[in-house]
Amino acid sequence: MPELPEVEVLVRGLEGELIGRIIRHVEINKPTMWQGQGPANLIGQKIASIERVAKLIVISLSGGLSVLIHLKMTGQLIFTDQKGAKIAGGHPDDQFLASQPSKYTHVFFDFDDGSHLYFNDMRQFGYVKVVDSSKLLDHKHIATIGVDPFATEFTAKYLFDALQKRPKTTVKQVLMDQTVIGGIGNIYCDESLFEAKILPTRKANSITKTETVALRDDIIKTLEKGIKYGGTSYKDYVHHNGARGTMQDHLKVYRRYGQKCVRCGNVISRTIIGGRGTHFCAKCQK
DNA sequence: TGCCCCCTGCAG
DNA sequence: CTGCAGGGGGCA
Repeated sequence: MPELPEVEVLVRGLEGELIGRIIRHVEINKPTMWQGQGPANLIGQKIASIERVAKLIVISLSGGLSVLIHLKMTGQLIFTDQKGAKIAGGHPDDQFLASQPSKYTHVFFDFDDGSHLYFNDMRQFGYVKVVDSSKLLDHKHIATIGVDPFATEFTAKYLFDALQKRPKTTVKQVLMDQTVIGGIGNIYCDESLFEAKILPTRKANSITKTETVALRDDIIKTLEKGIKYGGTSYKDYVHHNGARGTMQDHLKVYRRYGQKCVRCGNVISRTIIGGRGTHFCAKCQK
């Protein structure tokens, strides 16, 4: 589910809760979702930091280990102060799923003060992986990751060069390629291209320098907007406390096919690019 | 570079 | 029942 904004919001929320807590117990209900070193290595370790790398969550422990968590499509990380604690702001339908272990809770961490962190994942695409912090860069998802959209390296020139290098593919596929840019997924890709008035079906190397300048700015603006609204919560995405984001109420094209374009009134179209549903306005995107 | 797959659930 | 879903790895 989560793309950059969703992971960013989640990480910021968890940061305020997890730093300094000591892991007392780890329970794995679904061994296939746990990779790397065993859970015993985490006992007694203090949480030193938590950060986002593209769409990956990296929790670093004081003892030199890092816990990598990828939420893929339906992952959730839920923090609760106590067992049975009421979750604030959650959607009624998500209350049960988010507030306590369910059949979708595959891993949970207990901390020294009795608080907990649950990893839920309905579709089981995600994972928890424990690695040495010193070998973090060996993890393939980190080693091959492209620039972060919020990094100073993400310039119009960088984007233009990347687009030029891929004459055979579409602009959408380049934006979604995590080795080029880390963090853009299906929602924010379609939204950014709408803002930049560029059709997702365009060949990557047909995008002009002028268009690239606008596109780069619109990518950043769109991601910032997603963070501002707490991410997109269609069904599964929730914050660390179970609350839902509201970006789904502010999307202009994503999953709006058949509805009117907010910019020109034309009907929003849908097609498939790289196996992913793709939404655009055929009239005001060129 | 493109296709299939992982898995579960939901809407039409 | 079919198609689709915030991701991405493996395979020709």
